[in-house]
Amino acid sequence: MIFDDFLRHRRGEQILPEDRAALESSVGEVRSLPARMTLVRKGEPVHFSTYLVEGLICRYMDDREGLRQLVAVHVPGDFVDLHAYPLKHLDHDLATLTACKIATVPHKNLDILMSDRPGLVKLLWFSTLLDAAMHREWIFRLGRLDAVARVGHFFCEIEAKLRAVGLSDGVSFELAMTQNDLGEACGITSVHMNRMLRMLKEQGLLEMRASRVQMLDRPALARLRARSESC
Amino acid sequence: MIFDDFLRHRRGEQILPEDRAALESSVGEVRSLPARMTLVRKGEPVHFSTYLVEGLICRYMDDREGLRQLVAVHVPGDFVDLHAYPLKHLDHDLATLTACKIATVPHKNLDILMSDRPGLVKLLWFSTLLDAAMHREWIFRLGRLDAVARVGHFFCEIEAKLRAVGLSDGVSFELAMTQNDLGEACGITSVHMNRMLRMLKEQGLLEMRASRVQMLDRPALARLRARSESC
DNA sequence: CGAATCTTTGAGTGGTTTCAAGGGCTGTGG
DNA sequence: CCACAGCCCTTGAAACCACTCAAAGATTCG
Repeated sequence: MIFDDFLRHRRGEQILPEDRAALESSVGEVRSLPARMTLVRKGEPVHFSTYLVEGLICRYMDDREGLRQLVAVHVPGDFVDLHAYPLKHLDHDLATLTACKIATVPHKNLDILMSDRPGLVKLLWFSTLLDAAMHREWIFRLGRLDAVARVGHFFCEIEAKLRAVGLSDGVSFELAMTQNDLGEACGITSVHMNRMLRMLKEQGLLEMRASRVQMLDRPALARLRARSESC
Repeated sequence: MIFDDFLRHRRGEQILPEDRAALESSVGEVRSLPARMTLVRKGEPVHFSTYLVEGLICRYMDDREGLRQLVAVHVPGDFVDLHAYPLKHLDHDLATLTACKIATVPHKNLDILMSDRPGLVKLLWFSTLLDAAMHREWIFRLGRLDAVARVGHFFCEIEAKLRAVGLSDGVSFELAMTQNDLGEACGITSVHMNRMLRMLKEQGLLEMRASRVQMLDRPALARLRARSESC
């Protein structure tokens, strides 16, 4: 089923079978998308929300020179732009990083869910709050960590998300992001990202070769968080 | 009434009188708090949410050396930690910046609202999505802007929030934050914040003296956003 | 096999931090 | 009323981290 992975990382929040069935039946269409395709542009009115089944999707904002800052990376099982439902439009852009399979859910179907299944509403709300919590981690990362630590922190986060839906064994996983993408997520240039990856490899913490990431020393990666800019 | 300023910055979302009355009646207690007091610590179970009536409240995370990164600054009219309601606990700390007047709303009262007033649920959800949108602005600010631009961007944002609830006339407003606080919000040191404020003053864009901010050239402040690190 | 994209590396520059010290303001107690 | 403590603001000098610019090597894809 399409929504099998939805909120799978939050076992505390069990989804009732009826609610899940309601979700399934609210799907408009299932589509395959190519890599690096813009789904929604900032400010456009949106009439459906996107659930990610396969692949990677990112949300980003850019300055007037067109330089991107990623604000989120989504993995399968994420309801990507549920935000657009109450807000009616997005304050940022949405694009695929890799080839993706998505399910679109028309907002009018969500309206029906809202009135019919109050329990599900809380779950959907909950799901957007997890996104917000993730945003806060990104703020912390960009505001308080130096480049190496940002990279370590980012990989820890993405690995945890992938593991929750069975796409990581805890050590090694696929991540089809370029060093430029990673830089746009961590607020550093692709050149510097390259140097940070080399540093992590030399220290035996993490290795990335051709879309395959190996977390060789997870505890050490997490510890980078303590070594902030100011120390 | 306590909730007069709730969502006042979003005229599109009118609150029904009955809904507002229901909100008012769900208030547990109204309290005055001193400046620089921690309200909720990360991870603690929370059984009520806080609505800010007067003063400034910040949310922050810190690294192991105790260095703070603010992730949000709240002004009167903000439902500060509605997040804690579906999530049951917070992933960050909550503290007053100035002396505050708050209204606490027990979660059991929110449970009643949830079942009785479905329209209100969407409004509360909406309110947390505005916070998330603000988080994204912060990510952008920290990831893509240099120090001057971050400061300009921050003041533009806080001014807009204050203006929405009548606490700014569009040019001048009270903001009882120290240069250290501002630095913790913008991801720079207090020393550098001092230099940036001097620079803004010398260029006639903004002046801050003893908690009073004067935005002398708002368009120019907003334009700083275009001059990213890479240019 | 060639073109495009991504990765890698070096050298030089610049923005921010750190360290350090002095000045100003406010509140408190003698 | 003055002295003092504490906190915040201010400024300078030096070190360092990350950026820019540039060019060459590797990989992917048509």
